[in-house]
Amino acid sequence: MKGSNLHYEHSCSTCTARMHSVFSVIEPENTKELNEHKSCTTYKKGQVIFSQNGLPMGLFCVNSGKIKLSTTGPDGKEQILRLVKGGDILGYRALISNDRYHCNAIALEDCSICIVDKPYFLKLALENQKMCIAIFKKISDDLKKAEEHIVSLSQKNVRERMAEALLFFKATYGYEPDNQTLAVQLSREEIADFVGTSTESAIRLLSEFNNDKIIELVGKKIKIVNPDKLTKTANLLY
Amino acid sequence: MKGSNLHYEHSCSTCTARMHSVFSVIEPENTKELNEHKSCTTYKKGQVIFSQNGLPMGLFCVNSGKIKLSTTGPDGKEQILRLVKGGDILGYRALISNDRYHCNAIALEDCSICIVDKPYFLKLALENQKMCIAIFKKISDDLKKAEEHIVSLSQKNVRERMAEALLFFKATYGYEPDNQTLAVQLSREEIADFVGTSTESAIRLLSEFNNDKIIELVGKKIKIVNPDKLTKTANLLY
DNA sequence: TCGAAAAGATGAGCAAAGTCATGTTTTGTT
DNA sequence: AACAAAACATGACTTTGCTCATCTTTTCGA
Repeated sequence: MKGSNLHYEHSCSTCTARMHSVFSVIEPENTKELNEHKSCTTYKKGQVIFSQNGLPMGLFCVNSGKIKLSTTGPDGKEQILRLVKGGDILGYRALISNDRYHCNAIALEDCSICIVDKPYFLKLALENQKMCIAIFKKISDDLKKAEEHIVSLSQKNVRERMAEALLFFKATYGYEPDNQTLAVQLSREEIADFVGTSTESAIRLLSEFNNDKIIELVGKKIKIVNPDKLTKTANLLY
Repeated sequence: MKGSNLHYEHSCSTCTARMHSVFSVIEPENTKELNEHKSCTTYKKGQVIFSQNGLPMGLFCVNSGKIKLSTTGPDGKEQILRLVKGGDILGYRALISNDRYHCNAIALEDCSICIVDKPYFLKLALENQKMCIAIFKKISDDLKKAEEHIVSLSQKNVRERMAEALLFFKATYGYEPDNQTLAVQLSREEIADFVGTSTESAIRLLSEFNNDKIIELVGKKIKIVNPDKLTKTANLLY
């Protein structure tokens, strides 16, 4: 285990991540109260932010960094359920439905995250209508994505799902400044855990895509060199 | 197409389905307003209640009957995403997130359904905190179920998923008075569309379970005669 | 009540993708 | 710098489950 977490100060009024989150409905001049109900922490790559069956103490609000939400299946294999980035909120499902976490949140890279305490967040969510709608939208959106994932797992072959996954990584995290390289570093195993396949198959498919000049593997990085072909390979509905 | 829908009157104050729904937070004496903002319709088995890409005009509140929410995959195969029963609400995701429907709702048997108009429902959802929490819980619960479905599709074989599906049907719709027979009639194709397999595989597995004395096939009905063995076969996590 | 259509059942063959084994490269630590 | 461990890669083999074909039974509409 890497060193202990660093607590630090960070003002909500100037927070750019907040502007892109459900908290964007709060005007900068009204962030004082929010500021008093949160604390900030940094997490190193690989660190567990919360884990399955834990009780939520507050809402995580991601400042910067990328995070995976995953769960362990009956035979010990991991399944990645959601991918999270700066501006996203984390752990809201368990909090709102007064449940325990049903997945693990693990930092994919160094992160800085604020935690808003539970009673204050619930008060905000219920009293501020704009906030309430923003959270409804967020959770609705996650449900829609999950249901699309179901259709994909149920009806597509591994090759199509892999192509779809790469497009999903692009949609979630975007490109690096070169406008081609995916701005996430996932291991082959993690990609497999998202796609729902074996690590070997994931490796094989990626090197096939590489040979087919759809992508280019540059060390650990993945460049999408032929997005059109990738989209065709994904066999999308729309 | 079967005959046109029958509109009828039904009072919210005495509605037993309402008592089990998100509207249970409204006291019977305060249901007058709700009553004025809803209308009731019956649907015959097989009828479409709403369909993919449609715009929601209101919230469906199921009085009685069973409904499947499904979507059509890229190759035309159907995927059943959720199963709905009396007391459930329907179409809330699109309504709340101001989106179009992303699945079809089809009656599995004759249904009676109330429709609460959109502005009134949104007003209720945002102004009544108990109601707001109830809806959050409902949507959180659907998200949790969807994510469990993802893990299952991704990590289990068809046999395990079939066993899990039968347990899910039991959990959702319960048994008939004999305490053994599943209280839903789904075709083999529909079961396959839920499990994420081919119709032939679904048929084969059900008759295997039948031979193994786990279930008993009585006409179209499915009796669960050995729930313990079924649970073991499902290879559940918990 | 009859006939057509849909649903259910079963077998044979095949392909997709998983497992296992082994080797190479990269990474991180002392 | 050296070593161990993790990640990546590839081949051979096996299995699961899909497709296709055929047949029987049930359902439903005219």
